[in-house]
Amino acid sequence: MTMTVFDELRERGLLAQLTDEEEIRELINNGKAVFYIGFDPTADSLHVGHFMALCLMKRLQMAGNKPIALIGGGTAMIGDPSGRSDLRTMMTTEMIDHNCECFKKQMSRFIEFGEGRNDEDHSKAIMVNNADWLRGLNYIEFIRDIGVHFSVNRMLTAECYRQRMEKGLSFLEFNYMIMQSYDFLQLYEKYGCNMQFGGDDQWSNMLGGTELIRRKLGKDAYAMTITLLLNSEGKKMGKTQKGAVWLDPQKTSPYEFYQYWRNVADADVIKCLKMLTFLPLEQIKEMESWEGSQLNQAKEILAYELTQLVHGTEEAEKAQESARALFAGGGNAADMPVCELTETDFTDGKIDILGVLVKAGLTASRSEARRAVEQGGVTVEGEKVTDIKTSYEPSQFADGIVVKRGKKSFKRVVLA
RNA sequence: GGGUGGAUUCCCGAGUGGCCAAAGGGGACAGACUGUAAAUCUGCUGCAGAUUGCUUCGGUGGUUCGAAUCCACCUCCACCCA
Repeated sequence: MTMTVFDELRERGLLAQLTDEEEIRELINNGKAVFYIGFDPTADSLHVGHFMALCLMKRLQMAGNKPIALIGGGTAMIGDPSGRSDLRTMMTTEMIDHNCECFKKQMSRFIEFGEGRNDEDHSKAIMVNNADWLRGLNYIEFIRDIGVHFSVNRMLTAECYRQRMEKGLSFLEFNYMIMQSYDFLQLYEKYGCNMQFGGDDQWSNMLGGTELIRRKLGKDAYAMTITLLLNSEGKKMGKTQKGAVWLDPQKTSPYEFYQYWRNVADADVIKCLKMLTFLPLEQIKEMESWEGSQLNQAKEILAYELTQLVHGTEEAEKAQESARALFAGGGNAADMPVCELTETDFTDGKIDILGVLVKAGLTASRSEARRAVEQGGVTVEGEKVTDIKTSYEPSQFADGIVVKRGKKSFKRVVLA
């Protein structure tokens, strides 16, 4: 007997909190749910966190449920205080609208969207933007109509606001919950949307919606949160020093993306496989028994699977090839990230090693490059560079040379 | 509106006239050990033409031979009172 969607979600450890387990199980297992997930366009690309939500949409869509992707062109004007210790920087309308467009494009690659008519195939997804109903709101009307249903006392007890009681919370942000609740109400009325999913940090905002629907319409709606993807140290995954791991190949190259997953800690591999990939659970269960260095294989699988999902098979192959070429030896170097030098990069027909490192983006400054060399972290064509004055002539780059900084960063440098 | 305390480098946080590119911790990076993991140890962490020079301590102006430190005004934040 095959597993139901609900059981699969549970097995994968995706479920966090539910308003009514029985009812939700019933609805989604039978394809009766019309559910929405909100995405606030706070950047011009989706990231790993969004990816999890998109996967959830896909899983539920495959089970016959109708997904609504809500782009928060309106809510982004306010900024969700949940899980943040400080005020977000306010974004201009232009930025938000630009981001909305970027989101739309990226989402279409993962989910199949229809036209949004009520008569079409039930499971076709629709995409809406809450800017359409939020930006034109009339303040007085809105607070009379919707605001009455919210108790400030009660809102203040919500976890997301409590955390902010010490650091400070502006009235602007305080309204976020009401906006999100209003979204749910709108979607309920427009599309019969009876369920909302989101990250676990959204729980209080989501409850606000179900309560609003009950008070306003006397109807039941449900909410369910998915577990936030945390690593074994309790930090959100999908973040690096440089920022988020983006789905946009311009912002995070497929190779970097691959490497991020290739490098996850032992303790996190299985969890990631379960939560992020579509690999059958049986297969993942098998990997659970792997130990020690064998887990390395699991990481390779994880990295490959995810890169394939996000960037396609071709890019995944390439990333894997380059990684193997670099770390295990063998393989070819053709797909390595490349940096092109032009004549202007040479002075007196030479460029020194520090210049190469900076030019290739392997270090941020010449000072940093200097340190890297001094500490023995720089390798050119497999040879350790020890002298910071080492320099190169254009002809040496004719066939391209591989410059490595540390164990994991490298570039093939060629002459343009 | 009144009062008090704040704003320091990626983050937390010391520094209250020269000894300050600024303690300490965290993180990041590099090295050793490994399995592209974790833990541990070491180094390193503003920029550069590099035993020296330049830019930095919320903003602007001022005092001084010399200011992160003192003064004035401004911006932002927290707390208390209304």
